[in-house]
Amino acid sequence: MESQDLRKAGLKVTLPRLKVLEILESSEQRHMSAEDVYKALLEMGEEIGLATVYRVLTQFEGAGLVSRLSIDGGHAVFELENGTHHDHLLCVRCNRIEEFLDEVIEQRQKAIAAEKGFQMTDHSLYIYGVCRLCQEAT
Amino acid sequence: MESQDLRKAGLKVTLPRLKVLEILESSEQRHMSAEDVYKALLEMGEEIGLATVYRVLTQFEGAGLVSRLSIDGGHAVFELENGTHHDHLLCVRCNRIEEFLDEVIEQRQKAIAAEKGFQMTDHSLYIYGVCRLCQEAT
DNA sequence: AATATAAATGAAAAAGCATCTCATTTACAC
DNA sequence: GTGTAAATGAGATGCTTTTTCATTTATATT
Ligand SMILES: [Mn+2]
Ligand SMILES: [Mn+2]
Ligand SMILES: [Zn+2]
Ligand SMILES: [Zn+2]
Repeated sequence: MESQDLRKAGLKVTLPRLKVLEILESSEQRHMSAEDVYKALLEMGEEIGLATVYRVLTQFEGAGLVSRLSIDGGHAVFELENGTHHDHLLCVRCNRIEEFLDEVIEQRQKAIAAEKGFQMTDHSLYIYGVCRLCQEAT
Repeated sequence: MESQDLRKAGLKVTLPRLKVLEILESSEQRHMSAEDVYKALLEMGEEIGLATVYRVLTQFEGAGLVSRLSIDGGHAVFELENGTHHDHLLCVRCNRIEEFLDEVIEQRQKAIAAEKGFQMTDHSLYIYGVCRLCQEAT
């Protein structure tokens, strides 16, 4: 019962919140824009406003239930928090998103921040390219 | 004479273009938003429309004269192209921007793309933190 | 130097994503 | 069940950037 997740996060248990969580958990795509979630809700027969979807996703982010990626120029995408930090590879053709974690890079980033006298709070790394499938489909 | 830079880039030599170039070259801040450039032009007494500033910066980007950073959530900032790729550290307090280049990271990125079967076209890396001056100013 | 023409500009409108406002509804503590 | 604070929906609004279109300008050609 995911009502518990909501309560634990200090959020009232409401239908929009339950449904948004459900979409994020059941969708075949792990990374979704607010618009994606909104459309999935419509297909599911739930008439939840886009503003509410944005609100709920933002609250979930604040509660640590989801994390937000700010993709270059475009719109944000959200994903269920899985507890482990990772970065992303994005296909510029089909928008496929893959995840990776590289300890060497993580380490170097910390070292660079230290060198420059920065107290590092965060970082964002995206690798853009053409995925294998899109290369074959040339 | 920077008219040559423009001609070389296949762009007509116009006052807005010359003035935008001039601002980018003479400003004490290397990284500027379109709004920053627009305001600097006003202070210089040049009444050039914001739309034109955006257009010119975008054309300069296409011509390889400037590069654009898409900063998390906010607006884009532009900088004169200096021929060498680099990434950025951003102060979350005062918005100071510092530059760095780390060959280890550059290398790892390529390796990761290859591992995942991606033909890498680009990447974007930002390290966020509190700069030395802002730490002292606590 | 005058002319022609394709490109550039300015001002305002529009686009696109996200947030806010406010009247109404709902969750939940008592 | 009631009361109250919180959540929601619909539309307005905000903010950055792009587009439209009438007018001006740069530059090639006479
Ligand atoms: Mn992810
Ligand atoms: Mn830079
Ligand atoms: Zn692809
Ligand atoms: Zn700072």
